[in-house]
Amino acid sequence: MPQAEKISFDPHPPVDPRVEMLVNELIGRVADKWTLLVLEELEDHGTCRFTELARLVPGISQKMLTQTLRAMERDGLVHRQVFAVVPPKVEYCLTDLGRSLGEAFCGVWHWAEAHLCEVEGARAAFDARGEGSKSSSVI
Amino acid sequence: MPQAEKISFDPHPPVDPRVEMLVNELIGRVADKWTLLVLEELEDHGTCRFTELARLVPGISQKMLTQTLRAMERDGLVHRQVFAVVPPKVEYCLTDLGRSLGEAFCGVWHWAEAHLCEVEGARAAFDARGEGSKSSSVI
DNA sequence: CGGCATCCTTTACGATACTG
DNA sequence: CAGTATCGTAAAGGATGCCG
Repeated sequence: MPQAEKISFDPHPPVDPRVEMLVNELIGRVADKWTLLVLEELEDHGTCRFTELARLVPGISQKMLTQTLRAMERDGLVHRQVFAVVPPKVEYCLTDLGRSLGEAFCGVWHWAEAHLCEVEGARAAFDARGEGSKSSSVI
Repeated sequence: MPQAEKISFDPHPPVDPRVEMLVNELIGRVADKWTLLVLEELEDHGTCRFTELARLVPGISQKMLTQTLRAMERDGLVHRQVFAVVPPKVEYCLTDLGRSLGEAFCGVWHWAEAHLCEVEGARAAFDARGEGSKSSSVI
């Protein structure tokens, strides 16, 4: 077991399959590549209307925005408030759960900051050789 | 600015676009849903052969496994060692970078463990109402 | 054994048009 | 304004077969 530092428990042998599934679902959801961006904007701007979010998140389509927000709402990450006014008005904001998820991803964020150069270097080195041919270390 | 707690620096206003791109790429990569599983198995078992991994990761196809391992190798997350023997033999193991990425995802992992019930509850509540109709809190 | 190439099915996604 | 519905394209992914 390579790592045994100060973290209380590493879920390696005894891992609840429901947790594992949720982690993968979560990652998968966040990986639709829009969720994280929406989360960020809602973190930064607090409460936002639909069109506001569509404008804040660069290239998102309204279809994807709706889909993303629905999924996030279903998971309890965002709160959706509908005002029954004549021009429709819907506001979205993060729940506590949503904010805590954002914090949970800080580890990944910081990893990316810290190891950006290493990853770029590894990619350059990989691409430099014939990546389609006999790569890696051959013995 | 809604949050200003105890975290040293939140990359919100001054965020390197390369970092942001890497985070999304990273999430996107991990979200292919296989990377995390492969990472786990390599963490648990150390060095593995190709077929071994294919057996360890439940429903993965060899195509996806190859693709996943190539991408991870390119990013410097795994080390690929080819033995030029008569029945071909290829061994994969995590690099330090790969192990550190696994640790970075511990935050998400722990979040999933801690908030599993909340998410399941939120989903049940969402599904209970007509999720296709007038949902959420209407004012 | 490890993997690449091909085919084929499924899915994701964007664009467009329409509704309350 | 904030969606829903339909369509068409594009990409992901599984199955199969061949090669080193």
